This record gives sequence, structure tokens and C-alpha cells, in this order.
Amino acid sequence: MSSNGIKRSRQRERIYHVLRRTREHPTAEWIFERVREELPKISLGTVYRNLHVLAKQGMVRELDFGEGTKRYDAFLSPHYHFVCEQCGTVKDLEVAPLADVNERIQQLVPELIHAHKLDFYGTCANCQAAS
Amino acid sequence: MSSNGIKRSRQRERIYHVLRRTREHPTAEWIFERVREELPKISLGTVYRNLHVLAKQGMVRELDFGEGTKRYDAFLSPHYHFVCEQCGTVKDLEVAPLADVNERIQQLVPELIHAHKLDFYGTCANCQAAS
DNA sequence: ATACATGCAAATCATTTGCGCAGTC
DNA sequence: GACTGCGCAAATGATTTGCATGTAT
Repeated sequence: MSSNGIKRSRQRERIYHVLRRTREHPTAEWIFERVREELPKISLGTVYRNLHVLAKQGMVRELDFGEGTKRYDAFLSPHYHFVCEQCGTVKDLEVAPLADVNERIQQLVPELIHAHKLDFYGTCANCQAAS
Repeated sequence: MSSNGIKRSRQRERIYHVLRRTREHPTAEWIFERVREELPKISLGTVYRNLHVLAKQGMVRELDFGEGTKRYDAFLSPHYHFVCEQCGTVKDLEVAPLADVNERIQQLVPELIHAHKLDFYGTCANCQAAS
């Protein structure tokens, strides 16, 4: 009876697998190219559809850094991101989330706060070396 | 000699004026509709072009909350934003920015941190009342 | 057998751009 | 007059969707 209206598919499994194997926070296009190596007939539309399914199931997170293209992440432990302003790379920050931020702000405003999103911007180690 | 290659234009002035008069963090489309009331022939392309000019001049800030549409803000004092997950409204938070965040993270990572972006998500006062 | 999922192509939405004309310096 | 900005319409790029067919349960 575990019918939640979702059937497994080779495509979705490959998409998730590819995402699990990288730390690059890739775009749908990037995932498409990788999965395509194994399933040459897959279409970009299928990649998008499945990324949404996975996101709805909570297996994948959608990221948006205002670049005009969304990125995806299969590593769900709460963590912040660092975006290099030179090369665009996105890195996970291995730092515990600031536990008290929501409460500190909550005390000051009438809005009911559920979550926060914190991104850092700067120059990555690579780009520092190259300058 | 103050020729930086930019000439004034009625359109740009009206766009900035409209943005200065609202706290709604509007989209280009919204600004377009407002300015249009005074300059009926203005085109959406002109709005986008001028928003970019103003942003480059540092008179306007471009905001992106991952909604698929950018928003614009003429209030430049550093502040955080609150996005209502029900109605989509964006509010400025009248709270001093967390001064130590960059340094706290900087000590823990090799990346060179210039800035951070912190947004809050939840339910606004209006939507709380309506539920 | 009955959904749900896919591939393909066309559609959508926000934003950008080329071009000939108009406005500013 | 030289150069920047405009309006318009067409182009772009990311993402979504309709539809006929394929696949999982």
C-alpha cells in the first residue's frame, strides 16, 4: 500500500546517483550531460521533472544564488554556502549553522520566522592563488 | 568634464523616483506599470536597461529571493529581508546587521570572505491573522 | 489494466539585444 | 554634431508543459 503515486524510474535513479557523487552543486544542464552518458536518450525536461520530484520528496535541495540558473544539492545536512565572485564555484562551508539567529531576529519583529538562508561571497582559495 | 559617458534621461529619473517612493521591493514589471502612468510610451526594455545603470552606479540594489523574478530596492542601508512564504511579500528587517558573522566564518575557512547575504523566511503578520 | 513517467517539441516567462530614430551635452 | 538613450520587436536562456507512447506495479 506504500503507493504515494510515485513509481521508480531508471532516469530518476541515475539523476539522484549523479547528484550524490558530486559536490559541485551542479545545474540541471550539467546533470543532464552526465546522466546522458549512461542514458543517451534522456531529455532535459525529464531531468527538470525529476529534480522537482526529488525536491518534493526532500531528497534534493534546490539552490539559487541569483545567477539566473538554479543549482541542486543532494547533501541535506544544514550548511551554508560560499560563492566565489571570480569563478562562480560554490563550496559548502563546514561550519555549524548559527543556532540562535532565528530567535535573535524573532524577538525583534512581528513576523513568524521559520528559517534563514545565509550565503557568503568572496574569493576562493584557487582564485586567490591565481592573482 | 564630469563626463562618465552617462546622460540623464527623463525615463531613468522617473524609474528611480518610483523606486524611492515604495518599500515593496518591486519587480521590473511593477516599476514599468507605475512609470507608465506618467510616461505612457516607455518600454519594459528601457526599465531593465536603466535599472542596470542605476545598479552599476550604486543607486539601486538588485535582490533575488529565488522566485524567478528579480526585485529592486533603492534603500541602500545594509539590512536583511524577510520573505513571507504565504503571500510573497518582502519586508525590510529593522535590525542591525550581524557585525561579526563574516569574521566568525572567516576564521574557519580558507576562502576570503567579502560579504554575506542573510534572508529570513516565514509567515508575515497579515498572513498569520488570516489563518 | 491502470497509472505514472518519458521523449520530443512547442510554449512560457523573465530578461536582453539589435536597430533606426530621438534626446542630451 | 557626436554620442547616449529610447521604443519596438525579435532573440535568448532557463524552465515548463502538452501529447502520444513507454514502463512500472
